[in-house]
Amino acid sequence: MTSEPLSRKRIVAAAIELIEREGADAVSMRRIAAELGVGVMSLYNHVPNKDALLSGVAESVLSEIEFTDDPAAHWTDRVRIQARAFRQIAHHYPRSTMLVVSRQLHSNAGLLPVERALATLRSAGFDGPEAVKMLRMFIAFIVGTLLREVGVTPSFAPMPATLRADQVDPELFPTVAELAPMLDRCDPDEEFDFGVELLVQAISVHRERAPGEPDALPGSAAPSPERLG
Amino acid sequence: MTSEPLSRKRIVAAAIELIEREGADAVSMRRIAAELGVGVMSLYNHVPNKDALLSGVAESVLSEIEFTDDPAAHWTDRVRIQARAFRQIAHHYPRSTMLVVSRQLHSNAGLLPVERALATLRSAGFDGPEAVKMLRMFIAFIVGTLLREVGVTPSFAPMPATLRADQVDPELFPTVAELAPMLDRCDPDEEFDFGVELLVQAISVHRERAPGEPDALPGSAAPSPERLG
DNA sequence: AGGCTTGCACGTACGCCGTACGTCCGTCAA
DNA sequence: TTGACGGACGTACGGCGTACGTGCAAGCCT
Repeated sequence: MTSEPLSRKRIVAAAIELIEREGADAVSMRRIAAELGVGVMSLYNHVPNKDALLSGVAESVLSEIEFTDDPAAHWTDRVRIQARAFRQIAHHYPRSTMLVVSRQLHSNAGLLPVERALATLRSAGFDGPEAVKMLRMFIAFIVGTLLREVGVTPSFAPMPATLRADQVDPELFPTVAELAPMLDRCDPDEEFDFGVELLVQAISVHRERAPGEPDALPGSAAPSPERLG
Repeated sequence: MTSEPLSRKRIVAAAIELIEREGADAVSMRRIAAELGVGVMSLYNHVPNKDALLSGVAESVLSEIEFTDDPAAHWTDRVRIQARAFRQIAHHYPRSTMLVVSRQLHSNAGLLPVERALATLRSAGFDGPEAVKMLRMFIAFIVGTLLREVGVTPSFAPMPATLRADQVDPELFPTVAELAPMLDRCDPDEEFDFGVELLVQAISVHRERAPGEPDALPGSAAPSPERLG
């Protein structure tokens, strides 16, 4: 009747499909078992508990990131490509992304992106501590942006529904009222790219204050503001 | 016996205290009721359901942000102060922060921070769409950073426990292995400030490409890289 | 004073949940 | 043939959110 013999992989796949179809709240051991045409407790022969299953989901999604890194390319382009690769899976598994981003992984599954990113930053001339700081900046930006795109993240982000022209009091919040039309619609692709460019540029400028290898971003011999550091 | 008469405010307060003491997972209607020395269903006289209660928690935490905005100050300083004010409540309610940041608020409770931030950016000379984009950048960075600080957010962030010297394979992840000591310890205060400075600087540079009012950041007459935009 | 409305505290009950534990059965080695 | 073993499964327990009904006390109108 049931052709394939049940396995951790099949269970995780079913979980992902369920999450994408009905949302993370719909996930329960009973539901997944039903989806697989299987008794609930059979799952526990392949997965120690629900938490581990969700970690499996996160790992699985994370491992689908396609890294086509070209070490010969300019580091700014490599950063751009890596950032977009990361975002791409978030679009492929929008509802699972929340899970990926809000779980503390206890395996090496998520280390490959880190490895690639750090290697890229090192090749750009940053020393160890700098590369780590830059990476953290990028991760924070990407995580924050993806959370907003995926539909989580609250009103100061803000939600289209509430401030649609009416509702918001122009006396209390004049600027919000004025900019309401811009706040409730936006082009996610453009905003993401804009953010990446902003960060890349900021990093370029920062890098040149304490030069590593002479790998300058074309055209940016910018003196930097004193406030930095 | 019970002096005060039960109210939405008391319930929310109890929820916050419980979250901070035992974590968000410990929150249940029964648990909160017990904490208040009250029957479970009594809560429903003041709160429509659990979800609304959690929204109340988010609103309450958000409303405690202290904004001491000085419109006379330089806009870069105003941005710094607002960012730190936001982060301060995250430190005061670390476990509730996850909730604040991962919920879609459906009230105007979170609009005041937005108002202040947008007003600041407008005063710095940005037009509407630019101010909105900058705000979104800052929110993404702050949310992403706070999630990491609060202890959520996964291995590519990465978690101290797993890659402590051993565990990580130097063949597969040479850079990670090399930088492991820097990856598992960091100074959150310094990193946050660093990120804010990086963004402020990036925004300053961006602003000067399409000048608004002559409100230049002291010492930054930086030509900007062509790649931007 | 008597009766009525209203609001709040509370108990019970239902249908979910995660999972500990015991049972049953097909397969394969000896 | 027999024994062990691994995986599928059922039952059961404690906890969850909450719909619904009950009872009590305070405020109102005559």
